[in-house]
Amino acid sequence: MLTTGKGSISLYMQIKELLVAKISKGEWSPGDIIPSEINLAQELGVSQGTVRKAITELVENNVLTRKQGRGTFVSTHDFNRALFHFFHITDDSGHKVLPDSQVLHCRKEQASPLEMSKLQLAAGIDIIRIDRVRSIAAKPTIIETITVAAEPFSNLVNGNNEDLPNMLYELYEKQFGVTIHSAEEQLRAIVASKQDASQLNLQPGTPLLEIRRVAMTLDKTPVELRISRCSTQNHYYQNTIF
Amino acid sequence: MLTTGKGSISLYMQIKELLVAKISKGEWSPGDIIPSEINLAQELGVSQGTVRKAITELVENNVLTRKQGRGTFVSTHDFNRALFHFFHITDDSGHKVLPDSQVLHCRKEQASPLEMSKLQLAAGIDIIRIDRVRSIAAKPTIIETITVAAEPFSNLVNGNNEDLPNMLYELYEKQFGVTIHSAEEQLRAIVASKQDASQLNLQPGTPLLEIRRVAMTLDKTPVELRISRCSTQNHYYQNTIF
DNA sequence: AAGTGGTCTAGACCACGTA
DNA sequence: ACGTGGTCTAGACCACTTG
Repeated sequence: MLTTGKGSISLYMQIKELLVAKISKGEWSPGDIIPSEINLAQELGVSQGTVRKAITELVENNVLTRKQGRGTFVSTHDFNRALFHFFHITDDSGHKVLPDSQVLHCRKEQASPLEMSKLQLAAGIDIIRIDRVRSIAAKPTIIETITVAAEPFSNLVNGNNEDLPNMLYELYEKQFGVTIHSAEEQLRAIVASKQDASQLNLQPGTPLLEIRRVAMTLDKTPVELRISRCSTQNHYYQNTIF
Repeated sequence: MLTTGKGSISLYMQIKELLVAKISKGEWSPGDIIPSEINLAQELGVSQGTVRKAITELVENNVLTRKQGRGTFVSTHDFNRALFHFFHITDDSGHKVLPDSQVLHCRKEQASPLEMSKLQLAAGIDIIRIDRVRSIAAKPTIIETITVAAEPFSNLVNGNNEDLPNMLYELYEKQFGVTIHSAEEQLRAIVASKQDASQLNLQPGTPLLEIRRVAMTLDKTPVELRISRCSTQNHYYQNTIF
């Protein structure tokens, strides 16, 4: 199970990997409580402090969540995580508000070359593409094009577009068992197309902030490509550097 | 010195604050070695593990740097930190290269309302304003306007503009004893002015990515306002979310 | 009252860098 | 050889939550 001695990596690192594997394999799901530190230590034949160090690093990594007096849980993709970690647009006074969403289309289609590359899709794999407008304080501010592989997400196209929730990562987690853990964003300044401009009540040619985000699971599998075009007339993208 | 008992915060937190205070006051400077964990523990009358926990969190926060076998040091603002933490522009293939800089102006001037607000300056305080063009692979890509308070930075305007180094945060640290620890960035899409467009060899009206950065010391004092206008024809701003 | 995570101690041994 | 940080142990007590 765990290896010790010269040349092998440290025990707490092995325990980290073991815990991550249990989550990746689905043995433990978001929201589940995991065994107590003492129980894990006994099972693994190490001291509580060693288990504790492994868990501490996974908590810092947003993989696990500790609740004093209750236990340690697999992190869920809830409102707070969406707002504080995965949403960076604020209004001019610096306030963050999660926008509403209105879905324009949601269809199964062929993957574009960009989608194939960003989502590491084999040729011929279909995708689901969602277009939506997001409004902040009732003002249309962001146009989004969201792409996921048709498998396992094909149920997204069934039912009314109105049924699609505002926070998709929670849906991916609860309905499809896919948990978004990290993302890479690429930002550019672009020119509003006629279509985007009319959706956002802007003049065509107005500059927009384009965000290309690839969202990934814990084991770095790319799951979703999201291209957002944001009006930065009254909002900006906020990033903090340490 | 350290307080224990009900209602008081934990020992390791008090030690963290104590270590941060020593750095903020300048008692320890970037690059200095701090006392060993064992020595600190003896001085403070706590166990090594408690000191270790305090130091560990400061290392995660980029305040201290551990070097096995040598000791623990106050972090410096070196090349790696500039490139990996404070520079987010990459070329289209995702490679990060720190750009060259060519200074256009460096003058002492009156603060604009924006500068006064972002740098929390009292009325009547002068500032140093630097304009420079930054090139990546010999291609002008970024126009920057950099503002710092005239005190203690007035020496920046003496001497030839060519003397100003590419990496200003290292200069602030070594020459003025001011260490940048964190920054807040606000990104918008704007339209290139005639002047910016000509500097960047672009058509006027081309969209640019504007980055307004306020850089701060460890105790959150704002030090520098930097407004960068970036061509995103062949580059983008890269951000990773966890 | 029992169980959980949170803090703290004291000490062992290892890996690394310097002299 | 010595001092440093890095890992690991065993156990104590505290703070919090639940039954």
